[in-house]
Amino acid sequence: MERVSLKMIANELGVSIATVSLVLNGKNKNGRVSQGMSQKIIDKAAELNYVPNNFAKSLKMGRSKTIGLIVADISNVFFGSLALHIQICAEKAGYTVFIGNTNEKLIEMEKMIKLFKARQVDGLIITPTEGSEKLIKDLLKADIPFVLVDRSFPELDVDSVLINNYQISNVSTKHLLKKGCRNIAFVTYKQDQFHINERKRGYMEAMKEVGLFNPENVKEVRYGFLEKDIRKAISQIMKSEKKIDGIFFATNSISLAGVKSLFNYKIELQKDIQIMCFDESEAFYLLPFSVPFVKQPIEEMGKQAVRSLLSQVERHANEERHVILNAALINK
Amino acid sequence: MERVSLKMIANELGVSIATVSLVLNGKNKNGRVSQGMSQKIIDKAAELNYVPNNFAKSLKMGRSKTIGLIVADISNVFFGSLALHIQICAEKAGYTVFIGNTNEKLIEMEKMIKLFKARQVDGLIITPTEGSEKLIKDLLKADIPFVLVDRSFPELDVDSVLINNYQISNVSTKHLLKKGCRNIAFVTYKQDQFHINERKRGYMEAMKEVGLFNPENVKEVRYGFLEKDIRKAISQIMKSEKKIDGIFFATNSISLAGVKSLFNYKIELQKDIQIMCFDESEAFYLLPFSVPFVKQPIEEMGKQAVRSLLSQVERHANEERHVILNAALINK
DNA sequence: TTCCATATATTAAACGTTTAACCTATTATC
DNA sequence: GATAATAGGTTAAACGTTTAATATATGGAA
Repeated sequence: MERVSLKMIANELGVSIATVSLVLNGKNKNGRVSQGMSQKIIDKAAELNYVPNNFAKSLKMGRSKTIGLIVADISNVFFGSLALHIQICAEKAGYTVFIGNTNEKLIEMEKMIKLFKARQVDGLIITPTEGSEKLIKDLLKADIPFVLVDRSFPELDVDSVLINNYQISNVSTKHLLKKGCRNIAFVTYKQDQFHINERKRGYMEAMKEVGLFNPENVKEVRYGFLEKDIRKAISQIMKSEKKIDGIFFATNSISLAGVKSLFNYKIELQKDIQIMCFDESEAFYLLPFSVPFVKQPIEEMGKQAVRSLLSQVERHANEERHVILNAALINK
Repeated sequence: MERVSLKMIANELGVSIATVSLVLNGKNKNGRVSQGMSQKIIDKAAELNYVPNNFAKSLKMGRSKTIGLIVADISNVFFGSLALHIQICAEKAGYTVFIGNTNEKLIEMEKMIKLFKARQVDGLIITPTEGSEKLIKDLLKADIPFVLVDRSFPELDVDSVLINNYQISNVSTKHLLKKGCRNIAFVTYKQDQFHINERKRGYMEAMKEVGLFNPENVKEVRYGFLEKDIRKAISQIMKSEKKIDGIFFATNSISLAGVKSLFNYKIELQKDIQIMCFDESEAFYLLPFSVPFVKQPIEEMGKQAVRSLLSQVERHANEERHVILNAALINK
């Protein structure tokens, strides 16, 4: 079954390729093609089940109607949800999504950017890995439309869709304080990414404000050694001189590993120790007590990312370039 | 910054486009281009940072080096993991992955197939939705390389990567029996998909074998009304005339909702009632007791799917066309 | 009649590749 | 010295579009 081209339609109707192209692209505005012929072409295209050749189109037009999505790990629910909404949203606008994983590795991120550039995507949506400023700067120089999501680099002037990390962490910490906690630990990744640092800052400021901040209470774990480091961190927390009565986990993976690790101790969670998690997990619903957590507006993030990107790609009036969405503290 | 083409390289070196093309594609086998010129071309390409135009290439060659992945919902961990490994594997082979979600809807699946066909992907990896035989048949007719994964249609002769649903369910049920259960319920989706039916069959055969099968103990819930229907099913189970002492949940979503729902009753799980789940969930690790579950070899599934697809696309000797991988019963 | 507008289509170049077929100069063979 | 083989390229068509520029026929106005 041979592929149907404009040429075939043109031949069957005895007109030129150009005429067919004009009609099928709705570009016969000023009555360039007669009503009758227009209809004939449309009908014939339907009859032959014409599907445009996107390669030829893209080659000619220089636009591919594709976007590349680069996330850390698509098997992570957060990124999976983000990808879901981005795909749905992009499709509505006529764009198709390529997907790539970095596993939080700079070199993989670089590879993916290169790959997608070679694929001539019209734009990129990226959750940048730690230390990828240079890559992002290169992207800026290369004048490729892109938008960062979930994370960004404050010193770079790039389009981004983020949440109010500082504020929500601050509020969440205060929530623990309000519940009566006086000695709250903060468990985070050993890294240097703005969004994570902001979460820490939110916690620290809240603690300082009431004169209860203790640097000892900030525990850092390594991404590649999560389980092991968490065990150690929790152990330290449990042995703490001054009894810890609250723990704030800075990310979803840390939250899960942390809670899991806490089960090894005979304490009553949400009684002896209050916990606060970042991101939702279906796991929380299986626990015999309720876990307060920070819920990110993932669907909205995806939508805004696509919107922001397409406004660059299609040269709209450049909407808001730095979108900050509000996360919610869920406590039921 | 203008895009670098073969033409530019050719002009700079005063040779023809063809020569440059041959060299950069490693097709100057029989010494068609001299060593010296070859090197010059390679160097110049590097210097100008040449990136081939994939559209032109695909247009000419009729192959795009892309594959389309169609899953139900990329935010579901199972599909996310599958996608992760498929992407990694495909990339290694020089293919890039498009992603699409069906949300288990036939019409969305159709849309995605159409979309990816228009994108001229070289092949498709699909987890087909219920009732999509016709779409799959059309795909066969259209002679498009594809492979079904996770699910298939036994009456259609299509390439597929599945797990041993019947056998693992049979074994898992027997495991419950061995633990002393005598009246085991099976909770599944109200649908008609082969892989799910096979799970049911595995359970039924095991029960029949020991003369303990009771049709009343099979409960069906609707995909779109999971929470509600599960509550009802669990309620029925708890009210069962003859006390239920084991429950086998047929999918990961059902497992989670089921366990969650069970918490509303004052029974001791894994004591009063033994449970068995399909698919792993991080949530299980948060429970104070261990949950036995069926673990699917997702990475292997992804790898095999890509391998199988590419053997079609690249016309290798057609390896195994019906791959059945073994799931494992995890019980720690 | 001559000129102009209008309606309706066509022509042809261009996008950047790939590749079969062809060309030319040099060297080897008889 | 004639012929053939080889090395080292080049030419040109083709893939399927888009679109600016051009063509042609018809009818109306002057």
